[in-house]
This record gives sequence, structure tokens and C-alpha cells, in this order.
Amino acid sequence: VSVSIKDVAQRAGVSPGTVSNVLSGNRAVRPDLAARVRSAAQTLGYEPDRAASHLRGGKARVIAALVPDLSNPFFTGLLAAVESHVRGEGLNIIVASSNGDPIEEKAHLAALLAWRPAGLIVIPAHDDFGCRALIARAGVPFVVADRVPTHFEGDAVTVDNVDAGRQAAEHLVNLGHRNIVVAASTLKLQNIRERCEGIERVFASRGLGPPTLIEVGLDFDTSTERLAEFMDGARQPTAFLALTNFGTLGVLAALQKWDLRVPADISVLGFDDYSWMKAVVPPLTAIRQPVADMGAEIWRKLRARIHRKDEPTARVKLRCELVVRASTAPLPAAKSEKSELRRKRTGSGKAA
Amino acid sequence: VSVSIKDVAQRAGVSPGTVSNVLSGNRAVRPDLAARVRSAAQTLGYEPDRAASHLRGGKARVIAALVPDLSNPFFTGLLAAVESHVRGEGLNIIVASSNGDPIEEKAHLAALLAWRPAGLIVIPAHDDFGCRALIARAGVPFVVADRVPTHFEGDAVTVDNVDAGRQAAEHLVNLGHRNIVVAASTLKLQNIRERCEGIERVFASRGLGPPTLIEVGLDFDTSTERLAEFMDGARQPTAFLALTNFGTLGVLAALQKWDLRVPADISVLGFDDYSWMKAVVPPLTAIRQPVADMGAEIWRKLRARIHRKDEPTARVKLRCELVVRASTAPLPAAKSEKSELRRKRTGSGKAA
DNA sequence: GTGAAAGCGCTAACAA
DNA sequence: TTGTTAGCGCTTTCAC
Repeated sequence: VSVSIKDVAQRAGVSPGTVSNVLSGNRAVRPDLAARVRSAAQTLGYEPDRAASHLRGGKARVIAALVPDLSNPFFTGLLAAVESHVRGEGLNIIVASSNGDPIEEKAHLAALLAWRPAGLIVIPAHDDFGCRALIARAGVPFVVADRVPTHFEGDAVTVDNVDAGRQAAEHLVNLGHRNIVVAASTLKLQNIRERCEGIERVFASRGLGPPTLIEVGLDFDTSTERLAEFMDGARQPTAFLALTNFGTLGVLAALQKWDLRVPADISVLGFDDYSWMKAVVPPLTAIRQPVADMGAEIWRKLRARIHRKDEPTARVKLRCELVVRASTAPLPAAKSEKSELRRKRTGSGKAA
Repeated sequence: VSVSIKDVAQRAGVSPGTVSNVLSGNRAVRPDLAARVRSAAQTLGYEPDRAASHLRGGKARVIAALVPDLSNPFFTGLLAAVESHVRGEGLNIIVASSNGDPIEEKAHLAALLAWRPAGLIVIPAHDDFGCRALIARAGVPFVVADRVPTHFEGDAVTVDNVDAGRQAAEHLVNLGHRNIVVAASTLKLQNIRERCEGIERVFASRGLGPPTLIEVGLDFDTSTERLAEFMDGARQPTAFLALTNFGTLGVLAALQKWDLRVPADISVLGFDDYSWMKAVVPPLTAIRQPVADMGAEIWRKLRARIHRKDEPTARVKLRCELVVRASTAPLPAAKSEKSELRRKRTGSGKAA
């Protein structure tokens, strides 16, 4: 079924080597021959076999990407951003999802490496990213994105998480909030710890005690559950600060269960910036991660590393941006009115 | 840097052929030799080169996927679902995004086919999916998902779009709504046309004229814009019915701009079911597409086609489900109160 | 049951 | 410039 370089060569009346030279542009070929070759390739519908050309030592034309979760729009957003740059250079992307599991991560990484890709992009499942040895042994240029292991010395692209935490906390504190609950996914992740650090610095610098912190896990369901549990027992905060997109959703779901109004009863500051956040009522104040820029930066770094192996490693840190919308409001002076409101609402069911 | 089958063979004191047989399990090998080979492979960190093994005629161990947009969570959700099945069979997924552009689609398809994949999954950019010839010539088994060209005779997995439209329309009509606006992405897509057909059938069967229909485009921004334009000029409907996820977001964004309350002033029925839809206030009534099932079905079909090429082609249609939440409400009898409410709100700015 | 050898489709080195 | 040839790493005959 498949048409090979020999078929094209025969039809054009030249040798396979010439066909290769014409199509790859590696060597000059007499124009008339080149035209014959091209037309033969065209009519036969010839497309060089990537596997074969790769094998022979022509560079690999594939980039491998390993992400923790293909259902998480932040990761796929990053993937889309990278893909948009890679496409122009005749490369393809091969993806695998580690499912947040280090065992799977290792297995999938081995499988990806088996393609001998030109480069590798990985968002680790955990900080103790145990696969560096594997990658190093394969000698594949790679960039770590988003979740960068604590003591990592290679190329990495992240956001400035401490600053992101700072921006979020300052916004809420400036609005008068003191009793804030931070919905972190898990403190096992360095980026989350850094976001917390940024928040705590703000509190410390204002002479306030550190805010309450809950680990809500990495998906929507556990996040909602943990936050609901928390709200059953705890003193009511005046604001929630979520550190991930699923954390944001969990906060909203929990609030909705308690029938609390945002921002009248309680302020909510979300993480990541998706379309739905501006479409809903109230539009959500959130920390926007520069996904497109991150994708561009990841590819820039990886590209540089692929072409010039001796480039010094670097950690690129991009700045997040606070997008102020309507879900955060100044702490109201009158507390009593609010409590009454809440009590009344708690009795009623969902909106009819 | 790379360790090859010869290195393993040498270390284990056997021939390369034997190593291949041990690791692939294609032929029986004496247990002690097999153990030696395995341990050698282990210590050397050997992983067979996929490109080489592919080339030699061992089946391709890669599935290609072509989607219109990697930023659309519906498509990536499908991808994630498929990946979760594919992973278990030692296959990898290579993805490309056509960006909704038939030209790019063709180019990317050619690039994907150049890997001689074992199978191909494609969500076409348009109905006039001009690439079937390309795929047929390559002889690659393939499944078309979600957007199935009008006269398509191959394997396909979709939802029952007519029924989805029917369910949505019946829900609204049963609540008393007559003045409904349908936010379709574009009527150029067969699946959207089918959803409309389902809606219109309901209206016809109740002796009602067909509902107003707007084409809002395929992304959030144009969707919001078109809907805002529409609402500037038109008579106020009592309910919106969105036929895509971006349509849903556009409706919400437009409503928010006009400061209309859901469902008190107007009902909203969304399409697709994402976490945010249950987390926001009010939780959205929506048509849920069975993404996980679709992924499973896509793989089941493709797998069957790969293994038994003579399997008769089939179109699998999965049923959507109406998830009733709080964004749809019965049409209130008193119209005057509502109008007054609206007039009052329109004057005010966003919530403080 | 194992080793030797051919050859997948391609590109790079070498010859003409 | 072009054709010829070797060989990438692997699997699969074909001998033994």
C-alpha cells in the first residue's frame, strides 16, 4: 500500500539518493530533475517515512511531552501553546499522561524515550521527580515545566509562584480581609509551597498571623469534599484564596452548598484564568498564569537546548497577573447583618 | 549515548535475535538465557528503539490523533479518554491540532500519516472533510469522532445529536418556554444541524413556530460578541439553549453584561458538562455528552478495525443525558414584575 | 532453541 | 551534480 522513495525514484528516472536530496533540500539538484522528482512524489502521494528517516540518523522529528493529567485544562493549555510553536518546524508531538502517578510516570517516560525524541517536555507528577536519571541516560534535551523539583539544576519554565501568592494575598488584605482560608492542592508540590510562602510573607509583613491552610487535593471531587468538611466545623472565613483551578472550583461548590453569596457574604479569589471565570456571576477575581507565554518559553528553551547542547541551563520564571473582577469585595464593616443573612439562607433549599 | 540491542546481547552472551525474542516474547527462549537477557537489559537500561522496530515490520506502536483545537476541553477530554485505554496496550499517541483550518488539517494529517501509525482518530475541522482520500491511500485504519461528515460511510463515533436537541427543547418547552433562542456554533457542522433538528421537531410537534437561531462561532470571544449584538437589537427571549460549550459561555457572558438573573429573568440550558457548571451559582442545567464512553467506543472501534480489517464499518451513536440543575425554571406567569426588575438592574453597574 | 544474516526505508559518505 | 552503497536498530527468516 505504502509508496517508498524507490517508487518515486523509478518514476522520476533518478536514484533514491537524488529524491532524498530534492525533498530534504540537503544538497543542490539540477532544477529539471528536481521538478521531475517533485511531480512524481506529488502524483504518487509520497511522504517520507518518519521512522526510517529518523533511524538513519536524520534528526528525530518528534517532541515528547509528559503531563500529569490530560483532563486538566491548565496542562492541555500548555500543550496547545507548545504545539502551536512546534508545528511550524515540521515536528510532531507525542503525548503521555502520567496520571499523577510516579510509577506510571516512569513507565510512560521510558516509552516516550524509546522514540528517541529530539526533545522532551515534562510536567512532573511529584517533586521527587525520580526520572531525571532516565532522561540523562537517554541524552535527550528536556525542559521541566510548571512543577519544578526543589533542587533542580536543569532547564525549567515556571511562573513566579511566590509573587503570585503575594499578589493574591495583598489584594485580599488590602480589602480588609484578615480571616482568610487558603485552598492549596497539596503542600507536596514546590509550586504550591511557594504560593503559600508568598501569602505568608504578606501576612507576616503586616504583623498578622498566618492564614488557615487546607490541602484540598488535585481534582474537583476531593477538593469539594475537603472544603465542605472544613466548613462544617470551622469558623467562617471572610475570604477564600484558591491556589489551583480545581481548588477554585471546590471553593465555589462548597460555598454554593452553604448558600453563601459571593462577594456579599464572602470573597473568593481563584487561580488560573478560564473563560468560565469571566462568564459566570459574579465574574471571578483570579491569578492568571501566562499559559501562552509559558508555552512559547518552553519551546524557546527546548529549541535552544536541542541546537546548542552547551547552552547554560536556566530557570525561566514568568510573572502572573492578578485579574480583578467582582468576586472579591471590601470586608464590610457591619458583621451582624451578614451573619443574619447567612442564617436565613442556610435554612432554604436551592434556588427554584 | 544510546544502548542498542547489540549491547544487551553482548552483555548477556547471546545473539541479538535472542534478545529480541526474549523481550518481545515472540519465540520461546530457554529460561536461564531469558533471565540473563532480562537482567542485562535492566542494568543497561535498554529500551527497544520504536522507530527501528517499527521499520522492520513489527507493527506500528503509535496511534495518531487529529483534533480541531487543543484548547477545547471537549476535544482534550476525548483525547484523555482514548489515551487511558491506549496506554495499556503499549501504544503511544501522537497528536496534532488542525486549528479548525482545512489546509492545516491536510498538512498535519500528512505529517501524522508519515509515521505509518497503527490507527488514526480524527475529529474533522469541517464536514467537507477532504482528507479521506489521503487516509485511504495510506491504508491506515481510522475512526471519525464527534463531527461526522454528512455522507460518511466509515467507522464513526458520535452522540445522538437529534436526541440531544430533543431532550433540551422538551425540557424548556415543558417548563412553559416558547420564546427560546438557540445559540448554535455554526450550521456548517452536521452535528449542530442535527441538534437543531431535534429542537425543531419538538417545536413542530407542539404546533409552535421554530425558535430563533444564532450562529455564534467556535470560540468564546466571538460567541460572546455575537450574542451581545443579538441582545442589543432583539426581543428578549425567556430562555437560551446553547449547543456547544463555548456557546454556553457566550450566553452567560452576554447575560451578565445585561445584568439578567438566571433563572429568575431568563433560563439557560448549556451544552457539555464541566466541573464549573456545577460549581457556579446557579448550577447549570446542561446536556452532558458521554465523553468517557465516547473515548472507550472510539478505541474499541479502532482496535477492532486494526485487528480485523474486514469488520463491517459502523456508526456508533451514544446517548446524551440532560442534567437538570438550577439554571432553568418554569416560565413565570407574572411578566410585569420581571420587566421592572430588569429595567432597574440595567441601570446599575457591576456588583461592588 | 539459538546464531547468522537479510532487509525494512531512508540518508550520508563515497565514487564516478 | 548524480548514482551507488553502506548501514541506522531492529525483527524475522533460515540454517544449524
